[in-house]
Amino acid sequence: MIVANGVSQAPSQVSVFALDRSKPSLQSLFSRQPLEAHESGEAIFWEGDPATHVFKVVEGVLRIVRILADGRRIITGFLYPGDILGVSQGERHLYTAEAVNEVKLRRLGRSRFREAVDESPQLRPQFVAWLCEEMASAHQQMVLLARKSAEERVCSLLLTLARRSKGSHLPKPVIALPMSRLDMADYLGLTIETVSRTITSLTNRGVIAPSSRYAFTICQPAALASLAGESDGDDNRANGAATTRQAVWPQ
Amino acid sequence: MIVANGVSQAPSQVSVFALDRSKPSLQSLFSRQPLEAHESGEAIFWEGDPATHVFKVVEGVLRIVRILADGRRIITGFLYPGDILGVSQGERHLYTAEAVNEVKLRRLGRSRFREAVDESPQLRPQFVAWLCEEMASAHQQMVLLARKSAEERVCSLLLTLARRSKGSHLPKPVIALPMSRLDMADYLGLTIETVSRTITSLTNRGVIAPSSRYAFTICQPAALASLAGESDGDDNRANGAATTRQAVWPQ
DNA sequence: CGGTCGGTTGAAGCGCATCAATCCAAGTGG
DNA sequence: CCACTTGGATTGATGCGCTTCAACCGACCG
Repeated sequence: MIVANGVSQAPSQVSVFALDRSKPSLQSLFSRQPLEAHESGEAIFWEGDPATHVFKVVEGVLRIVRILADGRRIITGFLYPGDILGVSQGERHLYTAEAVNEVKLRRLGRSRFREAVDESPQLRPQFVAWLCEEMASAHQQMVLLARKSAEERVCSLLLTLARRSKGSHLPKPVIALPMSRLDMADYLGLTIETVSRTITSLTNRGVIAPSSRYAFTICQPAALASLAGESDGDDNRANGAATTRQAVWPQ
Repeated sequence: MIVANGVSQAPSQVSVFALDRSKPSLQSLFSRQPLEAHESGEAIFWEGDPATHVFKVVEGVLRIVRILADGRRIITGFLYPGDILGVSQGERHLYTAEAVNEVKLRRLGRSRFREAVDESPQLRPQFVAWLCEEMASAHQQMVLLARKSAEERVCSLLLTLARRSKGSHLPKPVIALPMSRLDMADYLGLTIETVSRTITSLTNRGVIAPSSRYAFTICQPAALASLAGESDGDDNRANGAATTRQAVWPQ
């Protein structure tokens, strides 16, 4: 949690900007806001609630949940520290946001957020870039849901989690699952049983090794990557130029 | 779109604005650009191509295609007249864009588009709003792909197409499918056979009636809506206030 | 301890995919 | 104008992957 602060100088008329004469970022917009905690399972807001605030995740993990009329549950995404939440356009939230873990976040009035971003030439491109990244990962998820097998889906998720925690540990990639099997299933469009079976299968084949129920060592990163079926993988430098434009397919 | 303006003040240095002293909109950015035509099936750009331009669809329909290494095909979305295309953040396009129909569009250099939007206080919120809508429909599609049955998927698509063409004809909703069965299948995460079977089943039950292979009359809009499994339907005024917190979706 | 909750494992069934044949409309060449 | 072709759509038969239902396990907790 790098919330450099110190503070003293009198706030300008746009008080949000008080802090960031140094390096304005989407993050710093929130740095003056009080930290609020939500315990595991708690909802930050519900689908249909008036969208009054924008949130920044400081610590913990959130899930974005949608529920169909008959109870089918879908998790459209997870949010990690540094992510921003609640920037939908309409009057109301289109989804429910719940704490997977114990979560700490800061909130900012939506219009204040908007204005602040809109008025800052530094922030605007950051914001657009962030939206585009969200869009890209949404597309990626559509690919997964539309055409990937159960095993590919699970491997893709593990790989994503591995990539996320990469940077910290280099040698033996150990990944920690923040979420339950049910969350994984609802994110991957599967059932808990299928997720469980797939994980044991991967374990039996030596691709991964469970440290605990919520932590795995990736024994064969390359295998995991190829099982994820993304034609890139742990390293996508390998194919770079070699890839032609269209995929070949025999069959 | 409430773009109150009027304005007269001399245009800035950015030439793109030459035309739109009246009411600047994302649309008008392109109005000076030449019209270019692409025939059915032709690619506008490929996944991996350098992202040099932004496009506006003037006429026809585009499909956004991604292909997995082994040939599995996914259509993550369709683009209709008025839609904008190619605003990804990275250096390269993340997907292929192909003409479903004969298509007419206008292009604009990416950096020029960016600058124009970034410099215009009227355009910025429009652009963000557009991105958010895209995001919302992507989420909607994830719900469909993750948890809906084949029949629900097909009905959802038909309903979306019906809503799109609504406004023109009021009494008997006749919808025209611009795309082939294969495109439908790859958009819905199904096979052509399943799509075909579902359509004949809906026909046999009198929910829809095919005018031709690419046009249907919706005989029972309410039934179609409920089969789409979205807890709202063709008319969501019916449940309007009755709806609890859940439900309600934009698109 | 008994109880509960999340996860695993097993057995049976179903929905959709797969394989394959046929159909239909539009286009082509004789 | 009519055989022939061609590509997409339909229809049928079969099989598989995942879901469903159900039992069991293991950890945590009162």
